[in-house]
Amino acid sequence: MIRLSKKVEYGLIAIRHIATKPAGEIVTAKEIADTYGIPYELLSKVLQKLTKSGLIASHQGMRGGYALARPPVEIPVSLIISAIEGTRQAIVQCLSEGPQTCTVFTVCTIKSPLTKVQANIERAFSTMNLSEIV
Amino acid sequence: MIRLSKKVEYGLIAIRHIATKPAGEIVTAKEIADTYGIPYELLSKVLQKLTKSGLIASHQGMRGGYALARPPVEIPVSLIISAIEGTRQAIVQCLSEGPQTCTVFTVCTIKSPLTKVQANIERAFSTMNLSEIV
DNA sequence: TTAATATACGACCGATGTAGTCCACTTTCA
DNA sequence: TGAAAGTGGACTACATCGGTCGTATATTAA
Repeated sequence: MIRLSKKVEYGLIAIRHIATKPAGEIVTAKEIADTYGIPYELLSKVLQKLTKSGLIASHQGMRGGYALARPPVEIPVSLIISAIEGTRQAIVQCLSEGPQTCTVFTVCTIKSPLTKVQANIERAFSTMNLSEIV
Repeated sequence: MIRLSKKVEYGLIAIRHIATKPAGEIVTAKEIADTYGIPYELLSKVLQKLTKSGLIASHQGMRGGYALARPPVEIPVSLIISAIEGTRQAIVQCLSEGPQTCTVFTVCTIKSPLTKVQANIERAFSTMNLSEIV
């Protein structure tokens, strides 16, 4: 019906893994990849995106790795998702991209009802934070 | 973040269009396609799927077309979506396809929290029926 | 200072899914 | 009987996804 990407799935698993460690402890991408059998390079990219959006902090070089950049309570699941999947914010094109790309925008009759559904889904993701999935 | 396909979008527009007509009135795919600028052949396929799942009834031959097969109140949006997108019922693979295809199934730590989100989304779609989007 | 270990990042590939098109067929009614 | 309608399979173009590869850069321990 509606699906989160593997990247998001890996991202959630990874950031949850980091969150289970004592605060400040650094975890390597390799450790996470090995633990869950996730392709290392792919996971790295995901972690880099999470880093860029400030959810986790990276430490380069030997004995480097990743740690949370804020307490778990301040990391809503919605942020994790949007950090990884930049675009695709809405369940239908018109809600996120508007008349430029949606071919039926002006005559579309389902925008307003879907806005409600959209809000519902967003609430589902934004009210749940990292501390609740640890 | 999460997106419905164009087919679903067209299906919602179409079935809503049918629902606005007096009960029992027959609407052709062409009329719908022309009204909303939707590719005719694509819309046809979508309507065929809605027919097969018993949400609308088709009438072949000249002066044929489509009409609702039940009152709008008995057509939840969730049924429209699953009729068109048969597969992909869950936000993550493991929730719909299980250990056969999910590579991290046994070690995945996010299944149970996501089940809650999943239920939330399903409720959003299943509690809204066609009569509410007309 | 150097080797090892780690992240950063762009290029690339194959599989899959999506949107759309084309065409032949069947059904029905005027 | 012919026009108008749905049925349905094959096909294409394109985007996205999942994954891989190679290289550069940063850090630290020896």
